[in-house]
Amino acid sequence: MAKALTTKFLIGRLEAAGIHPTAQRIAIFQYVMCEGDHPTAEAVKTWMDDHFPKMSLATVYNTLRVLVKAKLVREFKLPHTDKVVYDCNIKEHHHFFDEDTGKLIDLEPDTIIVKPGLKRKYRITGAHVLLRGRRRSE
Amino acid sequence: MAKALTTKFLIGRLEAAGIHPTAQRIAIFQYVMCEGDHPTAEAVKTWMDDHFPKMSLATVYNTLRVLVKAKLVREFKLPHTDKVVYDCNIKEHHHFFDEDTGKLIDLEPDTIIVKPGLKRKYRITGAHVLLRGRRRSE
DNA sequence: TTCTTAATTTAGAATTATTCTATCTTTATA
DNA sequence: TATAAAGATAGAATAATTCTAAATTAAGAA
Repeated sequence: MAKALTTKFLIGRLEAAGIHPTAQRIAIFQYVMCEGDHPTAEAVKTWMDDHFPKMSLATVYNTLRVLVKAKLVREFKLPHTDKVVYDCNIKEHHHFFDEDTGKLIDLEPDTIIVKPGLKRKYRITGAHVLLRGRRRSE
Repeated sequence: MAKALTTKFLIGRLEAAGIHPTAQRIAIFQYVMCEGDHPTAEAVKTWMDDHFPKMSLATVYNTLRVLVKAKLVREFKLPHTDKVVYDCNIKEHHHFFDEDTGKLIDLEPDTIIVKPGLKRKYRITGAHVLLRGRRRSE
């Protein structure tokens, strides 16, 4: 169920964010937005090795950093792996880690309710929930 | 407000967990339980350099691993740093990251409520919430 | 077009936290 | 006291990521 986004659309988003749309950037942006499912830098590199002529690992990291800084994608450091994962979903949301498949599933922010106790003392600027579990055998 | 625990008590807990209470292990256990506040391995090492004669970094890591495996302390990989933090609180709980002081504050597990939608499909085996924010200027 | 400059990409070195390995030391016991 | 097992140690190895300096590409001016 990979989203199909046109190159034109992706270039538009890059330019709107003030990013020069080079071939490498378009390819990585496209992969994270469409093909990849919470990919790591390594996953991006592997995909590029098969679909893009000679992209360096440094470019993968550089470009992901550029995309994150421009808020076109988000990065998450989650404890299920030592690798940073990138997410095309830039809205506030949480994650569920399926221990059987190793996949991450996005959760809507309202899946979780944070009680207000803390809010009197602190202004909360961010929240992230990671649930983990396994699909029930039906 | 460092908790004061006697060496005797700490030795008892180590032995109850089947861990030989060497001087190094007692010192590290004591530090994590009493002095340290979510310390990293590096913080443990720094403290030991000042308070224990010649403890190697490998021993710090080895011992922390032993303590975690025995469930005497917990380890957390949290996104506010690339270092693992160790926690004397072994009960289920969450964390609040104070962006001004860089300190972690433990939150009771009932700080969050997971809506039941997910629970029909998945059996949840773990949950961790990280909130972040800053103290309100009063 | 051709030149110049700035931006981008690249390969490989450097960094950082952690783990591994092989050796030395300590401890417990036969 | 001898022997073996457990533990501690220094330093090498690993893995993800960042940095550096050089090479390439692209963009604008002459």
